[in-house]
Amino acid sequence: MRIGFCCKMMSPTGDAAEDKRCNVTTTTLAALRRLDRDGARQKLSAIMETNLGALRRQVDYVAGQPPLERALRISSDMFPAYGHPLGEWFYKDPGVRRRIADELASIGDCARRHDLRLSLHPGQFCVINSVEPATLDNAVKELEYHADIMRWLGYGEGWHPGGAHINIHGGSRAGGVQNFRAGMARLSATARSLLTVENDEVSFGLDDLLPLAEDLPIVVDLHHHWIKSGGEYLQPEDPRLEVVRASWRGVRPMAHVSVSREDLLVGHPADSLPDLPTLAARGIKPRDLRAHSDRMWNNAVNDLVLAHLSWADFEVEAKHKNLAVDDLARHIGRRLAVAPAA
DNA sequence: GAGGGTCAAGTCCGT
DNA sequence: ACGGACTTGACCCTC
Repeated sequence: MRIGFCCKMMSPTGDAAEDKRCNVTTTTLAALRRLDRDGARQKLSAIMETNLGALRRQVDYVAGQPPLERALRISSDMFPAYGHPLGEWFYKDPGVRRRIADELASIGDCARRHDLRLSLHPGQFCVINSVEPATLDNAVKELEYHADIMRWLGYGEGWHPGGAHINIHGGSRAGGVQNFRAGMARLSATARSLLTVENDEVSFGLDDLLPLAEDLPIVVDLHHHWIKSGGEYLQPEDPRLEVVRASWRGVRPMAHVSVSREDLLVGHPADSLPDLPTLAARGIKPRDLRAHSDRMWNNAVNDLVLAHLSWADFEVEAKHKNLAVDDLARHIGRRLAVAPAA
């Protein structure tokens, strides 16, 4: 079993220079537009080098963690403007491609050597079931960008190799499950074999995704489900999770966890699960409860994750990233020390 | 260096 | 009709 953090690292001591070395940077299209060819090349090249270095540090860090903590979501910001006319030309340059290929191959080797589980998560603009043709085109392009990264890392062959995946949400309600399948059909075999779909809070809840279990693996987000369902905590024995497990076809499932912000729940006991109806009655808006906490401050939620670790790995969506993963890992360590697994 | 405006993209919700 | 939230808040310009 594994838990991991998403995209970004925080130094425990607040070392700003260290944070900079370990994290990707990006630019804006507006800034690129203001530059001439040479300026844009220099900028994108510098960002590429920074980001390759940052990814290597993150992978090295995770590789040095205990086996429990060997999962990592890679930032989609690795190569800004990759699929956009303002940046596309840069990444087509053979020298640039060679540089990326060399570096990512070596990083991927390190990940495999240390049994890391890697993932990517395109942003909310990637809508594979959009009813808008231009939006759909963008989504396909965006997913192929992510697939290129996985290929370079050495995860381009087979069904979610090493548990690697590219995770998106169900998309728009208007598009529905049918458009989702149609969108998938436009992807390369690599992108299709890496794709997973995650329940969200508004458009596609867990129940809405179940029909897709035959098509691709489902990533369950406990917090999204809690919000969408009006306060239900999924239990490991929930029959729907049997469908989810089967959707992974032999690969260990990935799930997501997060908790509502600690500053919204000041004084809430750390040992009991936040109760959504009670909080709502107190005037706290579900919309605000969606926001993620800094740390894994709630022991009851941590216990729930521990229970679900029987069948799934977890990505921790918390603002303090690796520090929140450390919280959860310590919690799990304490529990297992008291009651060792059979 | 700090502060404030800006930043590619889609969709849904609350007002 | 429009701003805000989602999310990975960070970049970029001006002072």
